[in-house]
Amino acid sequence: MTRRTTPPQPREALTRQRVLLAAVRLADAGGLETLSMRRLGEAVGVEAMSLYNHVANKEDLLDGMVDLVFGEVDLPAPGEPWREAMRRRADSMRLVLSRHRWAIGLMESRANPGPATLRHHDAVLGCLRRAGFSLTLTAHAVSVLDSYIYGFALQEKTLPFDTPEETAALAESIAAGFADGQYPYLAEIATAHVMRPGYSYGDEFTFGLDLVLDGLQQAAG
Amino acid sequence: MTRRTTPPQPREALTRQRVLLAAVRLADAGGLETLSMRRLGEAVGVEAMSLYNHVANKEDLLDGMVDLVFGEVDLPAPGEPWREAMRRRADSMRLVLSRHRWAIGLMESRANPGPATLRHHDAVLGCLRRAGFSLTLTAHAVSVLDSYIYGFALQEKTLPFDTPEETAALAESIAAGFADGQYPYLAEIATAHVMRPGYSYGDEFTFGLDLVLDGLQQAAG
DNA sequence: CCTTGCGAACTTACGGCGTAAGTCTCACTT
DNA sequence: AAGTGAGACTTACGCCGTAAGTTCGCAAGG
Repeated sequence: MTRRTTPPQPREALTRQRVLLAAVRLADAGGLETLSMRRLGEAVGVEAMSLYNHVANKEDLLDGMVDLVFGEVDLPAPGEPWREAMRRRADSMRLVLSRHRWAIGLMESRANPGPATLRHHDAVLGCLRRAGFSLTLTAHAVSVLDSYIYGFALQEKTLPFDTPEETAALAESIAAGFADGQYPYLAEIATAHVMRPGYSYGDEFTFGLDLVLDGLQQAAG
Repeated sequence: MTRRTTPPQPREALTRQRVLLAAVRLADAGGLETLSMRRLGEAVGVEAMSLYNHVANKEDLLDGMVDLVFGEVDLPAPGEPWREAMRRRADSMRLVLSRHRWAIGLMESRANPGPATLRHHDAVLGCLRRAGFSLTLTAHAVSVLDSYIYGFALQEKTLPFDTPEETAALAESIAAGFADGQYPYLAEIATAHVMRPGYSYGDEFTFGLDLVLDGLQQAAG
């Protein structure tokens, strides 16, 4: 009787995928700065150096994490009208980036895009091209949409509050610090706008996205 | 005869300002990751620990650097029409961010804004308010403009090439890697658009900025 | 059955990091 | 002349990424 090729072992075999998933989980929980090779090793039950059997170095690890995150973003559906598709993608991207705040400075700027990243960009380009956008307009559209989405996420990222109550409380303390009349417009917007009940910075996203989509529709003729 | 209060000493007195300027110079030259307290000390002729007489810690150092950079950005001129002012500010910001690429992920997200930062934001808000923008529209406008500007800078930051020739060369090698027909739209835009002579990603900035400004003008009625 | 090869884990070590804690020097005040 | 305090320096700690070398156990070849 031949031996099974992969007999069940006490410890689950470590794979690149398992390493990447654990790294994302760690970064989600404590931010990028808490993600070290030693801690990651501990999380998967291995010494730090063993991780190098699955990733080339920390840069490669980050590349893989980013590709994993790109894989979470909704792609345009086959027959979907471009405007709906771009809106869904934008909302999905924002949701994904809020789950993985550490990824925000990374996704646009990794030098080695993975397969999920390439598939994502190809799908977005394809959606616009099939909707009749010229090559030039497609490039413009992707640039302005991505700039807006990433930029908004970047600003949202480190607002040091999550609930409207916290927002209002902070705005109040800021406004109080400006009581001397320097920065009158900052004081005004803090007291009369941000401190309004129900204010949420996230709601600003819709305004800008509609503005951009309207502009593109206009340009597409 | 009384002694001069500050006799000329062999070494120039170290000040917070001198430390910050040196730090910015270091980061400009080699990126944020080359900026360490030891190297910064060396640059100003002092041991690392002596820097802590002028900055509270590295976070405080970064805060100060960001405020210095904000101080380089053009403010709206007193009587300037809002659209011109916002365009000038956007262009100026982009220029400043290209001088200080390391600042891009930092400017929007520091928790402790300095005086130049506050003055900048107050001036932008004031320009729009005086142009008749409602409080709500002003908040929308600032959000969409800043998102676009920072997002664009973020994407531009790590394009691994600076000249059109390099761009075209890279696009070509990428397109060659896609010869198998995966990612057809990426291949198309790389070969037929990016590789066109004279292409420069920076030129995309104008399109999106005009689109956003047009949309705001519309909304302002 | 034994050997051998090999991949995946482990161990050790190095140079660099931010910074806590303590010390020395010296110009200025009193 | 003595005292003070700021600004420099020294030492040390616990992290970090990773180069280099070692151990171990399975699987295939003789």
